[in-house]
Amino acid sequence: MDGLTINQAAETTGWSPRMLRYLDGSGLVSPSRTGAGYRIYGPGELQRLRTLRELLDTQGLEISDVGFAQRMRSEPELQTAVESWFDAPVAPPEGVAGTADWLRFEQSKHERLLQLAGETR
Amino acid sequence: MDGLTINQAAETTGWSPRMLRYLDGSGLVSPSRTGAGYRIYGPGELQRLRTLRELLDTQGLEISDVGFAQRMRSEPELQTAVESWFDAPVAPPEGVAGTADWLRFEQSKHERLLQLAGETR
DNA sequence: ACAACCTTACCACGCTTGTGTCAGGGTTTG
DNA sequence: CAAACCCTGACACAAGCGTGGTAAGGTTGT
Repeated sequence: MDGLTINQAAETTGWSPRMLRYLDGSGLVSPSRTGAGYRIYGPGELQRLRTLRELLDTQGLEISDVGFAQRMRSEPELQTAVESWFDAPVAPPEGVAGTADWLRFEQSKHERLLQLAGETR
Repeated sequence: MDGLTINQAAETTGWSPRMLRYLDGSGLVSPSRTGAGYRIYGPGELQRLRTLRELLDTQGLEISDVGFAQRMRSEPELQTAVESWFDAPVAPPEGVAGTADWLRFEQSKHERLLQLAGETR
């Protein structure tokens, strides 16, 4: 049973035990458990905890930001939905006549995209 | 001067004028301005506003999430910093002897990465 | 010139996030 | 077996977000 217990992990990473449980609950750093449910932090988790602190500080992020980034990587439909929003064209594409037509075009395109994303859930 | 004024844009998009100013301030949908400072919403902004509502609802996002996604696309060093955190290996790579050595290895690697990211700012 | 708009700057309020602490109860170890 | 740990769940509280409102003042159109 190599690995640190939660108070030991708190000691060496600088996080409080409370925050280690919070980070576990939010899915960012989830250590393995013993049969009795005790959290066991291995080298990988300890490293992620230390670098998480640096990531937040140097980039000015919130924990929830990293949680959202994790959602983006684990849910491809979320990623495509977000990217399709940013990549929506500002000028109408070829073959669409007036502004009103273009708006309808964009509207239906996004509805298709969003429906597609929703189906896989 | 084609484009809608803020109350007209609010009418057709379903956002309140208050929220349109908030979204402008948070950088998500920033319309152009007249000489006197009035916001003018063109077709592109109107489309982004309508699809933003759908994006938030269907994906269960917060406005700040989309703001963070925007930061990720506009700051490559932020993106690499976040990705390098997620991609940190859980097992030591070849050529590194024990756990202690590996921790030092990872530590210095991330310090290099973060410093690299900071330099470009 | 007057009504009907627009601007920024505030105050307020409910909800969420991040964080501490404490209680009640199970586990491990000297 | 008793001390020292661990667990979950709850209460608390500051700070921030999303949202509405309102006040003081500039712009526009008829």
